[in-house]
Amino acid sequence: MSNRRDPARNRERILRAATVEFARHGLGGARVDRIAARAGANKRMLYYYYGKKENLYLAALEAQYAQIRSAERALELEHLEPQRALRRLVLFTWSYYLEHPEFLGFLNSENLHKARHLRRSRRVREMHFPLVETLRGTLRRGERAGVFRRGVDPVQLYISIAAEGYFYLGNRYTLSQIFGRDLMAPRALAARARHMTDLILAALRR
Amino acid sequence: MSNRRDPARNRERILRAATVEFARHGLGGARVDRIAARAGANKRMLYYYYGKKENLYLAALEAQYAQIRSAERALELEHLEPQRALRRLVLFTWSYYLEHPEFLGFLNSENLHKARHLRRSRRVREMHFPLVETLRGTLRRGERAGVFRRGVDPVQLYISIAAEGYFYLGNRYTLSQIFGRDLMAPRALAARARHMTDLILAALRR
Amino acid sequence: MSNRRDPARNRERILRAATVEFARHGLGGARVDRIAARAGANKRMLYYYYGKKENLYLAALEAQYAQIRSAERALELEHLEPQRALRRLVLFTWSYYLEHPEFLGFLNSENLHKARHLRRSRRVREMHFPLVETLRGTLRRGERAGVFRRGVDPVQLYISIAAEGYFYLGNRYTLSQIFGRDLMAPRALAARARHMTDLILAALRR
Amino acid sequence: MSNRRDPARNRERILRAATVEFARHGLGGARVDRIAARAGANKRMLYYYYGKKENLYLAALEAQYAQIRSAERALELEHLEPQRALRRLVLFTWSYYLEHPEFLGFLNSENLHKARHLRRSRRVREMHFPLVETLRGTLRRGERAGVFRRGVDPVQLYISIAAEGYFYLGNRYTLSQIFGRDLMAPRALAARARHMTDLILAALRR
DNA sequence: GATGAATGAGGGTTCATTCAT
DNA sequence: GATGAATGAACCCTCATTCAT
Repeated sequence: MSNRRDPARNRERILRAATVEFARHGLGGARVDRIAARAGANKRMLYYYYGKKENLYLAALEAQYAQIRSAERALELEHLEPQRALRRLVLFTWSYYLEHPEFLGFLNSENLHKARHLRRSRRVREMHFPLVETLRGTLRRGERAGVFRRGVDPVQLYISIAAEGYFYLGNRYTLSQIFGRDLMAPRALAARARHMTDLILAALRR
Repeated sequence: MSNRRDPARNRERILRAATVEFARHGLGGARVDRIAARAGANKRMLYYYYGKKENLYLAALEAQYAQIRSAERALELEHLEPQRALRRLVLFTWSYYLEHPEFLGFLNSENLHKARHLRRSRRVREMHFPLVETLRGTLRRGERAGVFRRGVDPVQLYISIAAEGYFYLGNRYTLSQIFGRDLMAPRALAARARHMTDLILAALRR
Repeated sequence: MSNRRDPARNRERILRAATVEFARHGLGGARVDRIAARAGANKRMLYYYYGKKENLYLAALEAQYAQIRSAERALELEHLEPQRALRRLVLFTWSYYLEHPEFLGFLNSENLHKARHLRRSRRVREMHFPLVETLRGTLRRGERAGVFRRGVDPVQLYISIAAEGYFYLGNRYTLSQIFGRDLMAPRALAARARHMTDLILAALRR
Repeated sequence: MSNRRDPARNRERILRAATVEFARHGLGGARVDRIAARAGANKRMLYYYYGKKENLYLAALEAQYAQIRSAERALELEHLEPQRALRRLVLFTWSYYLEHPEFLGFLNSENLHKARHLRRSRRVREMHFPLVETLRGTLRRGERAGVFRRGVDPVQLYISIAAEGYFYLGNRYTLSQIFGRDLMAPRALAARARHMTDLILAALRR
């Protein structure tokens, strides 16, 4: 009946509720009461498990990064032919942002705070080595195969891939408003996916 | 001695102070006291001129859009040869974001609120017709001149141009952290400018 | 009708209400709500005037010291014959403690906090020079007149004078309990006053 | 390994931890969590053994009185020559306060609460008969021997003896601050001990 | 006897906004 | 137009205490 039985599950529910709240309202705008209500927990429990709002925020933020990086690794880009690998990464990133809008919210919030919290996290830094290395490897394979031009920086490339999806989706409200279009209509989304892949692959072509 | 003399100037100072504050902390995180302090005005004056915090926010937001669009028009892209025009727009957008970080802050904040305020503003929508039309014209000229491929949507293109700069700069704190690089070092900035123009122009090439 | 008119008076009422509350319950035990209620003020005003609970506490503490030292100076011990001066100081100190139990409460509280707040106050240190000097002068005059023995340290003496009254009154509850006497009965108070003056004067006698 | 073995010992450890905490922070300022942590016990155990915070406080308070009275009895003042006995009591009291600052803390705390807890304790009242009787006897012996003056009330005297040490040590933080002296320096302590014994014995002299 | 998890009642503090002058 | 003073509603967090095992 009550939540007294499964601590790990309660802890997890709090984290999930917090993720939604922080993504939606940012760190400052998030309300501890709402998190508790959504988690079906007593407000006091947030403090029992996480000590304070900011710690809970950091825990949620780390989990966000862990999730996307984990899903990315599952793509196994190393085993794909270079151009296919890139296309796949572009489309994966796009889909991930589309299906996990919370992630975008966290990035915004954390940058508003100049990454003050991320800086405290070792875990997150370590998560990103493999991503860069995989991308670097893919580019090199493409160069050797003669399909990619030389000298592309994997970090710059990844930032571009992320940027194309992130900006479109994260700013969809203002963009829809100023351009007078519904950017989230299925057709619009499909068009964006095509535009992005074309753009990235064209840019890599030799 | 005091601020009792020039009402229009006081109004303006309040708006400028508000701009800094909102860009830095978002709508929710902005503090009316800090705005007043920075403006050297009595807090009561904000209410005298703007009624409430949200109105002041909207006024600042509109001014932000007005400024960038106005600077853009001054580029007179219509009078430039298509490829030069595009390169110029890319670099302008990049420089503008670099020199006006407040603008990025406002976009984030306003999207957090699902463009709730922007929706109330007619002015802003009207500002963007010319931008799209100019870009559409430039693309058409390029197509006719045989230097651009066909079928590029000016809105998609503009979103990409903005995205490349916005994401890099707006997320510089988290990106610097996860990739372990100082993205704001002069060299890094120069490299990004090159990367962006290469990418956009390569994508347009026929 | 309301408190909107006289700021200085409101500020003062808050301070007085705070004094009672802090003396009665200590810094930690004092309740901001109770202070506001007693002052007939909005709770918010405490923060408007004093910033935070601790500042209000320090303000009240400083005022306590200022009051007793000021009343002490009014005794004009310098103009009295040495033995009379001492007797007068003993009785004044006793009466002051008796009539201002808040002062005792503050001393306890502040020592519980190891004088953390007092340390921040310059004013208080400066207040005590004259006290010591006056006492030193009186002792010297008594030595010269041949009625006091030599070598009495004015600080040690003052501590003894204060101690005799402070301990009796400050610990009256526990002392009454363990000794099974009502220490606050008029007769008991009179007896204590006599005991104290006898003790101090006997100790000074040559 | 764990605390599961010796119940009596656990109970004792809790009491000792509570003593430190209450002495340091008072009843209201004491934290149940800190007591548990210091005792190396589960917080629930405090409630198992003592029911509630206040009971634990009373238990610690009673133990404090029991300890000092017990040490006092061990002095066997009855067997000493009157003046020596008094000197010994003065010095013992001083040393005891010096070595057991917790005792002072408890007195403060309990008086802040107007001896509300002590009143519930029969044990404590009974402990103090012998003390007064011993002192009364010593005074009488001194009178008969012609070394003490007549009419000294043993309770008044004991209060003075305690006062001289208690005030100096219990208020050492504020006193050091206002007088600009380190009252705890070895020299200062020695001087105080001398001052106190001189003062008490001079006051008794016939 | 012993433990981790859970709870409800405040407590200090902050904030946008309005009043009286 | 301009100002200092005043307000009520929340918000984060803490604490003693109890539950379920």
